[in-house]
Amino acid sequence: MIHPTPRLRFAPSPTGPLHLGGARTAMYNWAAARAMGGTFLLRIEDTDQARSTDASLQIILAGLRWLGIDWDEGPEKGGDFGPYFQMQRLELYAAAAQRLLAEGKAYPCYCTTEEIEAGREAMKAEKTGFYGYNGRCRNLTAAERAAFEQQGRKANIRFRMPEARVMNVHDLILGDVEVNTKELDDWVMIRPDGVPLYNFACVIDDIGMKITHVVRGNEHFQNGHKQRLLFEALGAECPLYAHIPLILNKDGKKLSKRDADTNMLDYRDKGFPPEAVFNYIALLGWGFSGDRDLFTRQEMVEAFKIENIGKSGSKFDEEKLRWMCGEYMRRWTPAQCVQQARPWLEQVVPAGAFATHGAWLQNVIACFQERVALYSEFDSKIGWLFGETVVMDEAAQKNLAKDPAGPAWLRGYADVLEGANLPPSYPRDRSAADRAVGLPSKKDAPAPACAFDTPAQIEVRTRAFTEQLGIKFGNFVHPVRAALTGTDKGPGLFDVVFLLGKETAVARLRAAAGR
RNA sequence: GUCCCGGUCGUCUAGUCCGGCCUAGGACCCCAGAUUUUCAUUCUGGUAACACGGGUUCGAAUCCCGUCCGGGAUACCA
Repeated sequence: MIHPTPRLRFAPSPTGPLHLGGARTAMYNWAAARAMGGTFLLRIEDTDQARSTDASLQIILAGLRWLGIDWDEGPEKGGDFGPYFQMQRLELYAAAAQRLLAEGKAYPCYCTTEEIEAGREAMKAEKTGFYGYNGRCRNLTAAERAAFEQQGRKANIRFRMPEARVMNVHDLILGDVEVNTKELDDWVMIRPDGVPLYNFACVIDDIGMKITHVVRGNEHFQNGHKQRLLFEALGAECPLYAHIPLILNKDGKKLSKRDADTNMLDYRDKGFPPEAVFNYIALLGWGFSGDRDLFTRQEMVEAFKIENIGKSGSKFDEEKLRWMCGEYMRRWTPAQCVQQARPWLEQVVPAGAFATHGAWLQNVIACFQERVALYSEFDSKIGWLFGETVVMDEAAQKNLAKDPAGPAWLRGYADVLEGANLPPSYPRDRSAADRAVGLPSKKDAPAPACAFDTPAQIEVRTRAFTEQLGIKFGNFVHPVRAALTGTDKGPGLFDVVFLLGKETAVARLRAAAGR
């Protein structure tokens, strides 16, 4: 090993957003670097000037940051092996090309696009099975070159591939594969304008940046062969390659940048917890262990081995992703949830409430953590806590009308609650109650010391009331929940009463009872 | 066309390298049940796979060959 420190890179081209496949490639490189105690760097392959944009670059960087993938060298970081943008490395490519030209390992090609295409068609017609560049300029004499130059033709620089050489390439994932160079044509290294093409710039940079391991999509497998030959021509040792299988869309096709919903930032904007997305993507082609699906970034790093990446493609399953989001959502503390969900919560929570009613909001959110998967789903479920009046949905209206005695129950219950020692209602200060009682209430939890009635105490009063009424609790609870929340879903009834507080609970019960 | 890679429940996968512990394990989804004041959570149970055909072997998901299917590459994109 000539390079003692493992160095891995993610080399996106800023021609579109960071999509799922790119994120996973970045993640595997990152994890491998971290696992081996090496360096992870970002190199921007911006040689496609027509399609590269700074906006795309920013989106890619934001996507990586959102997933928690950090880099040691590259944009915004610098490093000793820069520049990290290929368009700033043009002289490096030119120098390498000159050297190869001088050594006869590359040659200028004067063919026009049309001529190349015609050559390809001719090879197709021959039905040899192979078609590519026909090598017309491979052995031009000095005089012929001069003649082309005289005509004003600009030259591409092509790499002179060895003819019909069988080489054995080793891939960390695919194993040993035999390839014959006759299947590969003389490829273009540099365009007439001096801008290099992928295969060339990639190798020059991998050498310059001392890359030791390359983990990339399987679509680059054949490119790898061309690149190995270039390393050889340059007298450099090539990195270890690992070609990972593609992520497929629902139709089993390669996931492309043009597929909708593949921009990482879309997941952020839709309220997905990044930790869950990270975890899910990691699982697309790699297994933590036979019996565990959930793991942290740190745990992944500790367990990660390039060799354990799978060989077959995988389809993206949004349902499992959602499930995983829910798993993570339940693990956060309520405070973390409030903070993470805040951009969405602000749709329904009055701005000042975050400062004045922090403890209360945490209790509200805590009651819904097991009922949502995304941060964006809280706001549509907690609106009933704020409005002056309750908006009844269809199920609630039905529950309200179910029993003719309902209004009487509600009135009576309102009286019970009025006489109880409930916490005050928002927007009054109720922090003492919310700090003392952590919701949602759990069966076997020890009774908290609280100056107000706890959900458990509210339950005692409530059950006593239904007994007094001589009705089943199960019948009583539905209209009450409807009156209080306007729906037939939600947290336990006593948590609901506690959260609502005295004034609001009483008012709503009386309003629903028609006074 | 040619070259290359892949193929375990519907999906993600463990097992494959070093055949027997695999009457193939886990997870998502789905179904049933339990708990329960609703929803959700949780718990229990269930349906469901070694692509196919030949070998080799006492024994194959695991090794070999063929077939089929899927994917990738074949650019002056990356």
